[in-house]
Amino acid sequence: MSNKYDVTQYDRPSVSVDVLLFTIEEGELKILLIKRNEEPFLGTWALPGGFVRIEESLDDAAKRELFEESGVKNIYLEQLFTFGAPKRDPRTRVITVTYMALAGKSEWKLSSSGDAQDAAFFKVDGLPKLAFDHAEIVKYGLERLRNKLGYTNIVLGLLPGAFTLTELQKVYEIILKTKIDKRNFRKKILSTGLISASGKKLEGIAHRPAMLYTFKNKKIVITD
Amino acid sequence: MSNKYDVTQYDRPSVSVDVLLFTIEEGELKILLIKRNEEPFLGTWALPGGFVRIEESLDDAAKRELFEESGVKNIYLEQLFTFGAPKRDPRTRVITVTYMALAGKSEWKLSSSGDAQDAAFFKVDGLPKLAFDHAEIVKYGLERLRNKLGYTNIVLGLLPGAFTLTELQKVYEIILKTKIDKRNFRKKILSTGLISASGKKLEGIAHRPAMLYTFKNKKIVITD
DNA sequence: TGAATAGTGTCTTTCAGACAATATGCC
DNA sequence: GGCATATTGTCTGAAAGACACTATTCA
Repeated sequence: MSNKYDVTQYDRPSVSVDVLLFTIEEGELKILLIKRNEEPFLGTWALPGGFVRIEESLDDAAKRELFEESGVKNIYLEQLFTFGAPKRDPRTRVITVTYMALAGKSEWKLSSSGDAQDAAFFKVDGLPKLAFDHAEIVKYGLERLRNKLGYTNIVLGLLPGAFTLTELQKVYEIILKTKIDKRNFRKKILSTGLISASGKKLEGIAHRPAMLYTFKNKKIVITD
Repeated sequence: MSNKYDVTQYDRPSVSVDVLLFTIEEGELKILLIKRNEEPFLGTWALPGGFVRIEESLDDAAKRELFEESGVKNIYLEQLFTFGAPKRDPRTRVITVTYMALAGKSEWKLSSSGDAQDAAFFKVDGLPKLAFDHAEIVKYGLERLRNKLGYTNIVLGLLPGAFTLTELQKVYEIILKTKIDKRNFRKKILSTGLISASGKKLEGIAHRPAMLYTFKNKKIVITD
């Protein structure tokens, strides 16, 4: 802290949180967007978010905003980066702390919010024009997600409790936008020891049923 | 952004930046600390930092504070993480955006600041008690530095323009706290293509002089 | 020629990546 | 049996890690 600074002397910026909620739906990586119903950027799609209250932590603010706007609770949440260019919000100085959240398919149902606001999931490829610097935030978050896929078990945030190896592989392929060799993928993923066979198999399908696996660790292990 | 929020309605937090300036001196990894000369934590060592001005970007604030408190300019600077626990500052709500900076030995001279404040470099092992949550910030930054050493050329921020392979290896050993095999290290570092022999050698030493190397890329390449 | 540090090569193991045939369950 | 997907192993090349001797400069 600088020495001669009087906390009350200067204008203070506003601080917001914005959340990138990733999910996989219809074989696509998608994020949640909210259509703004006020200025600035009225009618433009934006990341869910809002101002940090004076008595709540940043993580709590992100959780609260996410819940208010999507009904999602208790999901993986990770701070990404803080964006603070002076003119990023035309109203006033707003510094935003961004977060990445991951949701499995069943964990959200939209319109649980009291507001009748528009909210929808969009494929990360082909997003509409976004408000503020949110496009930059999405780009940053995507990169982080792709990187973390390689050295963490972060993918568990996007999967149900039990899943087949083919489903797991598809998630990797969708996020990384690559084809992966099935044998090499299985060899590698099983050698990490992060998942284990549940002994149960898929049922009610017209072909050979796949083994269901679960993550040994129910929590995402942070190594970054 | 939430819909019904009036920007002026709630109290705003203060936003500060705190900077972790790493350097290597006397074979040790050290960071810059400033002794606080005001409350709270009067007389306690703390990271250099201060409040973000309403018209400056976060990066600019970090650069400014670093320069004011250490005289260091034009060095590598990277945003780390934003800490915002409600009670982390006993005065008022202060959210701090933290940065990591790297300086080679010759890039700083202390006491360039007008203030006659105490400032000194401390070994990262065996730091004094730190103000606020700065110990946590140091821990986080150290981890980031160690991780980045493995997959970036970040180490160039800590070295002079020309250096021997032994010096380079020592920096890795100091930061990672491990012994590295000399042959394997050279093989690996040369195979990355990041450095090249300058053709010059050390002079004025009483034994075989070492080749001096330089980084091909003068900028630290960010891949994270 | 002795002291001090620089510089160099081989072998082994591990991991990533290319590649195709067989197994199972249901209709 | 036919269909649809699940499951499995080998080979090759690259990189990591263990390991020890020779080379150069100056005093």
